[in-house]
Amino acid sequence: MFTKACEYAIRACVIVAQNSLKGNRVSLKEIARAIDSPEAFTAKILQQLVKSKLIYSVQGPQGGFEMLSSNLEKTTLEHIVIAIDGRESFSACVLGLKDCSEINPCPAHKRYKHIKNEFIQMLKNSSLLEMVHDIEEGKAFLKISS
Amino acid sequence: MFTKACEYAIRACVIVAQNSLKGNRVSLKEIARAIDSPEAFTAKILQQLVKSKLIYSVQGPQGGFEMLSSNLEKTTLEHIVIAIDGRESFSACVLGLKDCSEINPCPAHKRYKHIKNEFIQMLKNSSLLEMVHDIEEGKAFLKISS
DNA sequence: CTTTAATAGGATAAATAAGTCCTATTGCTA
DNA sequence: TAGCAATAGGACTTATTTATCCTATTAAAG
Repeated sequence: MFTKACEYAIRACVIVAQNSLKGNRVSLKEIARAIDSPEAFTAKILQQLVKSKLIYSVQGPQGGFEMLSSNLEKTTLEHIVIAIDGRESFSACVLGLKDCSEINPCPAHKRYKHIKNEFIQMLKNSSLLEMVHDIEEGKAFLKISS
Repeated sequence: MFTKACEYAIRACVIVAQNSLKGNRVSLKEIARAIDSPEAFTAKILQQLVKSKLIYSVQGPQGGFEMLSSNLEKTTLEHIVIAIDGRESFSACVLGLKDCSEINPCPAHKRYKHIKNEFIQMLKNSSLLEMVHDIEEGKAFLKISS
């Protein structure tokens, strides 16, 4: 589905969002610990997210990552996935055919079409704000609940 | 979604199924040409499909691959995907969390759940027979329609 | 029974994804 | 303004996936 990098990216964004909502900036170290990911690799992914302007970074002591609270609602899974895996990752033909389309459908096309559409809608509709709310309310978790 | 190997596997199965329905055995060369895949790599994948008993092979001159016509309806995308990519490939957490579950859901869980279920149902319900029929009726294609 | 056309399978290579390491840069703080 | 705590970024390593090559095995057909 998603690459490992993208999974980490989504999880990292949730942590940054959650902290930004509380007015806190989070460091790479804190993020990596919170989402249980390798620090150096996570650093690369955060760089990409910064370049894509989904989050921003502050260097130096007391630095770290944050996002504007006003962006929590606008930023969705779709934005993150496009930034890391690219748009093709979820719009491509399920059988890998270059020229699969409505006119030239692959044998799985008609069966997969509505699922792909729902998936894309899910990505568009899942904002960081909602996901953070779910975590705050104990309805979702990024690690073992404890 | 699927690995390249799995995409080739599905496409290869469709070709084998289509020919078996007509009482023809198909060679590796024919399959690779029909699905536009690298021959040697496709050979490996066909070996896996044979080991999984989704198709069977005959060595020697006039040899090749085929399946029992009676299996066309039973054999679904699910069987092929499990044989090549494994069951986890479509049952795992979308955010890559080891312990994501109903009780300990990830922030995307509830949004993704019904899509995953539909996807799994689609895999279960898509038989080779139906896909071959679609091709025979000109409703689906594995290559550019021409 | 030899030749030959096919698949089986092991070893290897190439490409990509995942992950690490080290140095540069930035900017706060004493 | 020196020191330090943080991110930025380039170079590298490792793991996995994708792909190729070569030899063995099988079985039909002359």
